[in-house]
Amino acid sequence: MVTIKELARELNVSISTVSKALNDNPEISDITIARIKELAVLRNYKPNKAAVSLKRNKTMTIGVIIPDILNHFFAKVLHGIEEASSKLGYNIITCISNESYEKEVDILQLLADGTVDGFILAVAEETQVKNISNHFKKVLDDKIPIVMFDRIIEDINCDKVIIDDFEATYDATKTLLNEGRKNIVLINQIGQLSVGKHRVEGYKKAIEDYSSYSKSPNVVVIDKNADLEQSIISIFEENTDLDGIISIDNISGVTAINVAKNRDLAISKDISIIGFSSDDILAFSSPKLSTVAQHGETIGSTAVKLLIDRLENKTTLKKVIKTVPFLIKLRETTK
Amino acid sequence: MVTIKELARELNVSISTVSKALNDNPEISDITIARIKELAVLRNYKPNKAAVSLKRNKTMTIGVIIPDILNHFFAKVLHGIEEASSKLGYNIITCISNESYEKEVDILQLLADGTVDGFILAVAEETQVKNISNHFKKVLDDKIPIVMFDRIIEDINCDKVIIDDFEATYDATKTLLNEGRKNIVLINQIGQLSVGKHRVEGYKKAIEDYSSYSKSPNVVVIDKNADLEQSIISIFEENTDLDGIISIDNISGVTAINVAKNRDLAISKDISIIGFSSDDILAFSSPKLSTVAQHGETIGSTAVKLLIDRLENKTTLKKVIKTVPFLIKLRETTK
DNA sequence: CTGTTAGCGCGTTCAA
DNA sequence: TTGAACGCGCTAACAG
Repeated sequence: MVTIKELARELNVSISTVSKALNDNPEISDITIARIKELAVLRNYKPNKAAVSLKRNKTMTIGVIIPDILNHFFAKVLHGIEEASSKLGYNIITCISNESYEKEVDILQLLADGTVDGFILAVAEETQVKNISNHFKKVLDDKIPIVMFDRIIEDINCDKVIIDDFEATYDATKTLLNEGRKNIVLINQIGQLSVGKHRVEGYKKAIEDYSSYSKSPNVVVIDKNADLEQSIISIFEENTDLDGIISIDNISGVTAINVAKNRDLAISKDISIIGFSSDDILAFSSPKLSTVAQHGETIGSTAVKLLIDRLENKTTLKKVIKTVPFLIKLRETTK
Repeated sequence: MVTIKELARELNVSISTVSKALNDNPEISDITIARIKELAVLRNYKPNKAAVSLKRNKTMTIGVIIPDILNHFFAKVLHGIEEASSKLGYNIITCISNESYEKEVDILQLLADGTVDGFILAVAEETQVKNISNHFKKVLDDKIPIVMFDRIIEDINCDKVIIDDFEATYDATKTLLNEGRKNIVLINQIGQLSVGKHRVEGYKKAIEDYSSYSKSPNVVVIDKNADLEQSIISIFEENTDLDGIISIDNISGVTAINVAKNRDLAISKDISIIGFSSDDILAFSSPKLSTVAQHGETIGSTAVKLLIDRLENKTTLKKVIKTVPFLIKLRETTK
């Protein structure tokens, strides 16, 4: 790696002249700027990042903590984060908490020493279940900003990006009610997570608000490790007049469609199913599942903009909660 | 962030004493070491990474370039890379080339200035199609090591991690031949990639080697943007006695199973299908597709070990090509 | 317009 | 056993 010093020596000018020239400082004459830049290109000079970081006390790097990269939704968000931050001149350091509280703490510790300027993260499941948040507070106390997305902790005072889960599920349920469905079950495989709770609330509220629906809300919680297909079959068996399903996780909606088909139910005529699945999974259901689109990439890029505004002091206001617009996609359900 | 200097002032010792104490330098008495370390813990002292990098000329950071994070295989490899490197004390900077040659060049340029100590990457599709490799050579000339995985360029002199695609497909084809299949088609949606070519070769060789098979190899190339399901239907229509399919990409095997089912063919009795799909996609085929397991995580962790060995001069030998063991999983195909 | 100097935080001689 | 001084590569205040 060629340094400023070598360029200076080779041109018989001082180190600072080179530095200024490369930064287009008006103090330096056009002619010397040209000479210096020419040589810099020739020698393929690149400013040393570590030195610049040390000097500026800024790393131009964002720490990203993803609970589970094998979850396609998170992969999409990561994609959005990567794209937006590279466009804005920032690098990202990606870490995976594997849904573990301990790993999350380790990562935060490790990166909060000047490795990154700020964090974008979704809270690990274990952390949400145990409801711990001190590690985040400690980081924020050190003036390192955090943007949380999707899985957030409400009483942490930082920027957040979410879709309005309550409203999304409210609207989805309303859609089924307006179709005249009489027995709508919500399938919940992610009850412990904040998003799961909001979605359940939205479902309940929609049913409460709809006076001509005669049943109580029916939330079926399926354990994460249970056999999903079997569990869903049980739901059909226990609810013989089932005609509507809201699936609030990534995959149970698709499974529900398959189960319904195997029971010779006509999707859309006999039963309506709406899920929160992402595109990759939708490819495997036919007819296509109706879904609440979650715009993973948009969530990611929104988080990046929020964080960089904070880092560059464009926002000194109070903390922001951005809700990314969602969309309920009703699929063609001809069979 | 508290610095060495502040610790020194607070204890009325010199900066270098603190530095030595924190690094357990035997020059310093046990008692002062204890005093200094105690305060360091109290003040939550963390050595500044930028300063250390500048001093040591090492960043303890690996640059990872993934062509497409939404591809589950790459997500798994990334998972393996992240896990292994964090265990070994390295951070990873993750970038996504989006299969673009230009983006790949940009990333390499950007990170090869001392931001990272080395690279782990899979070559972008565009780069493989156009068969360009100068950008990699330039990086290697700067003494920055690269480990390529899965999508490799043969004539680049660096460490590589691959599964033996030739042998994997050879064995898969052999499996179908040994079942007595008489008309085996290979479906190829990734013909331009190095892995695709190797897989096709393995298929051809297996058929050549099997004297009692009467047909020529039958490779059907499907365009990336074509309607996969329609294309596969055409294959069935054009090959009425089709009884074996090798799918060498991630998804066409599952689609093939669905098509076969829709045509009332009994999987395993009438037709055998083997694919290269990853777990997440397999969840959506029933009966389960037989697959060649690709061990994404193992590929990732192997790449990390190779790179770090190189970085820490544990390997000064010639370049290594590691083949990660593969496994052909034959699924229960009762219907 | 250009050069000298100092300092970011750290590790490492060399002297005391 | 400790400390002063230097330099990693860079920027910036100040002098010339």
